[in-house]
Amino acid sequence: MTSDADPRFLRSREAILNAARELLLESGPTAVTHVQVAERAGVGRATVYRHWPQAEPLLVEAMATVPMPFLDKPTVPTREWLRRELTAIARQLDLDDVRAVSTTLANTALWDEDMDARRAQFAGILTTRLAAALDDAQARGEITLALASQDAAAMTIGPMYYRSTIERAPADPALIDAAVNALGTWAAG
Amino acid sequence: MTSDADPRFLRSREAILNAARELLLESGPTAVTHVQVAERAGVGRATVYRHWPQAEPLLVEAMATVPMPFLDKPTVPTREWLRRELTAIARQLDLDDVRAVSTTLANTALWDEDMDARRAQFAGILTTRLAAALDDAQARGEITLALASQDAAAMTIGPMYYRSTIERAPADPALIDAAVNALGTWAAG
DNA sequence: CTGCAATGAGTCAAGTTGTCTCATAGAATC
DNA sequence: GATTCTATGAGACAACTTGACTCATTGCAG
Repeated sequence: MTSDADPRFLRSREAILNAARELLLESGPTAVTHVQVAERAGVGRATVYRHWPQAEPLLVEAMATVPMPFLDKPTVPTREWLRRELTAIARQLDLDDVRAVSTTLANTALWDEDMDARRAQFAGILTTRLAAALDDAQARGEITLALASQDAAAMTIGPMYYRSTIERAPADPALIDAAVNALGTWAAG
Repeated sequence: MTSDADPRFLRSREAILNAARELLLESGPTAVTHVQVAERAGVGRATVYRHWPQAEPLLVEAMATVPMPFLDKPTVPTREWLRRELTAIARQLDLDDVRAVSTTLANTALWDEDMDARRAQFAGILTTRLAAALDDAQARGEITLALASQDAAAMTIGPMYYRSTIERAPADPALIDAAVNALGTWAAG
């Protein structure tokens, strides 16, 4: 039997990951230590060390358990789809755990290679998905883009992210509409 | 003589703040400990404890020594002023220390009251300055705003901030133009 | 030159970290 | 149900860190 199929192993693993996620959410990334995780998870300290000898990869994995906002498969009309998706992202960013993970990712990625890889992957998915959806929309005549489609993610998600993490307020529908309209000229629907 | 005018006191204080800032920039907020700061500053460990009994207020003050991007006094035409200011902000955000301070502020503010106060102050200045400048511009007939002037900071600085901290790439002039144009309809200049 | 206050070096107890050992008990195999 | 394997919790342990304190030294102002 490989150890990673042992129910005891999996139970410990889940308890540890949950505890780490809760600690991150409640007290920040510095609270994710072997001792605190062990206490919260109701698991021996040695068990945490056995599963994750380093605290940092544990933090990385715990962060990965938080469902982050991504762009759903595009539908037509693209304008409505984008409005819906941005509204969903704004609502997600209003959740404490998503905000904690986002800002921790942006911050720790500056000094940690693993975190930076996660950041790059996350950013890349959003940028390419949105760019592809907008290129298609333009090919379909739905919009005349006012900027490179690769800039669309920054132009639309940027305001939601700034509103949530720097201004710490919810994004209003007017801000979302403004972001959607900033991408170019939408054909009259 | 009050202690805070003693040259020895001021020298130590400066050396400590510089060391803390360097450590933050090079290795992140967790590196700002009494021991590491003392070593880097070339002062005794006890001296650091005397100046800052807690490491966290030291981090806060060290971050305050990094010149953050703010909006300069508005000039006319407002559109050109804004383009210039956003270009300056984008360039600033490309500097490692500004990025480190920004993301550390956004992250630690989630769990630390002092940091949150700094974040709120910083965000408030940008939001109100830009809103005032745009309200004036609209009164002058330079622009017809497409959103509440309080949303302008998120709409313009947001994309630069996202580009710098999440996508980790420089902001191109096209993105800046798109952000400026997103605010409303500018009168033909 | 004198008095004062900040400093560096050092000591210390308490707490933390990472490693290891071993008896126990949960899980699969026969 | 008995047997075997292996993850686990508890605890011991040395190395290190933390925060507080002491004291001789040294830079500074009058």
